[in-house]
Amino acid sequence: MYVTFSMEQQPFSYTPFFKVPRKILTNAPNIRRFPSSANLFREGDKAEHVYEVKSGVLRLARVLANGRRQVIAFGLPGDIVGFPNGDFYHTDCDVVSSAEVIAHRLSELESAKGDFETQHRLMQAALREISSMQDHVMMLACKSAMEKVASFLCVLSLRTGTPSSNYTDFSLPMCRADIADFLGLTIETVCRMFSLLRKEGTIALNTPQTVVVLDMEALIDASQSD
Amino acid sequence: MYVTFSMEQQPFSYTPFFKVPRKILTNAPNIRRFPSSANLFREGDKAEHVYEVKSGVLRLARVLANGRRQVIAFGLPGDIVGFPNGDFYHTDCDVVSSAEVIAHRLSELESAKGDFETQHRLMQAALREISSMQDHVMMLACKSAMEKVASFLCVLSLRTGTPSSNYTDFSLPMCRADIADFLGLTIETVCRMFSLLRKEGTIALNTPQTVVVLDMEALIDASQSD
DNA sequence: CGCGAAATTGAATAAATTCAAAGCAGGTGG
DNA sequence: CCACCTGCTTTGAATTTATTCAATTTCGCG
Repeated sequence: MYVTFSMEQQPFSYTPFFKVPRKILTNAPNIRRFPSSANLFREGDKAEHVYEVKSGVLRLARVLANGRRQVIAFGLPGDIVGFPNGDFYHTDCDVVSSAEVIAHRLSELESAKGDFETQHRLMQAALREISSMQDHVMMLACKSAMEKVASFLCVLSLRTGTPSSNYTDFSLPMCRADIADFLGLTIETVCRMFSLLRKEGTIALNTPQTVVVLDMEALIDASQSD
Repeated sequence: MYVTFSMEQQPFSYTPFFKVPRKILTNAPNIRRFPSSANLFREGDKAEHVYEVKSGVLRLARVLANGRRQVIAFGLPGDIVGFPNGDFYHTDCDVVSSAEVIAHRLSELESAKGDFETQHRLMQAALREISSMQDHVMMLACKSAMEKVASFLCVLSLRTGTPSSNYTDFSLPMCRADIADFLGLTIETVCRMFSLLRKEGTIALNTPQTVVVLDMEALIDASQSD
């Protein structure tokens, strides 16, 4: 599924800050289960696998020495995480909401020289990842706090929401701090934007982790021009 | 050459927002020359080539409908630009300072199925690009205006500067607007940071496009904690 | 019910932007 | 050769935006 991140913008859609679900490998799956808060790998670990998310949500993050943290991406079902830099991972990867992943050994991928199909799929996944990171850059640098939060809700809604006739609802498995660190904002600012959207009747929160999109059009508008 | 983007941070260095010079292809080069302001491709164009920068400077940018522009990266010698998303480029690519590039046909790369070495190098380049984009995300979201500008100067100095005994000087081929759009700042803010660094004696500007780093240590400090 | 963690709200502050104006350099034509 | 124009850069003052600090509320859970 493709989502127009800034809908009015281009004659063609492009992937937003989440990657496009697609399988990269067809061979024997090595499915692993991780509970909430589990760690898949840390920055600096030797990269052994790339992971394909089947269910649940992962969080890719990096921490600077001064304590500031940046959430690079959330890994939703269909996403591939764990692209190495050289031989090492360059982010931490933790479980936000208990997840099933398929672990693909990098050594196998590298040695699968006869398997052009696999090579090609992995390359396509890497290219999507580049695109996804560029979209994230666009958002961080070009959007206001409200636009960031609205964009975030838009994408989550489209990727994980269950649409009903008049509304779409979905859960926010990550805490406000994770959202803030993903969007380059503070917790308080994220909260304020949620509150504004609620007051405008664009969304409702059943619990702090359960969003109901009451007016998708308004949400899309808010994601583009405040 | 590896550069520690936030030097104190990790037990290992990682690539900053510029990619690491390395050759991806050994076969027959198709060298092209482009003058300043020339356009290599635009967002939405069908992707035909990836380009390896041999000399000069390229600018990768994307424009939102509201006119806001984001410079995604500068392509310096050694960098590879033009990674497609699907069949299309997802940024504009223009020449900042007249450049020589090697154009590699994507179709050749894809069909070069026997050439594992080439496949592998292209994948490594894509992985470095992912890493580079993540570094850019870190900078945009976690750094202050001064830290951004100082980081930018640090990297340019290390990648393109000519070191003397007491100082390093280098040229800034891109205009202030390009720097501002790269760092997610305004032109005025970039100028002010330059002025501050000058007043502190950290740098000097012979012309607005010629930087002399007088105190590299101070510049590194400024890139990390203001 | 009550505790601790997370989320929300409010007021003061800090940071960067916006708007406005002035300086500077390169190029053109008188 | 100089004056002038244009585009880029720099500086200043006012404004806006998001942050920080502080207090309060709500939620999840035993």
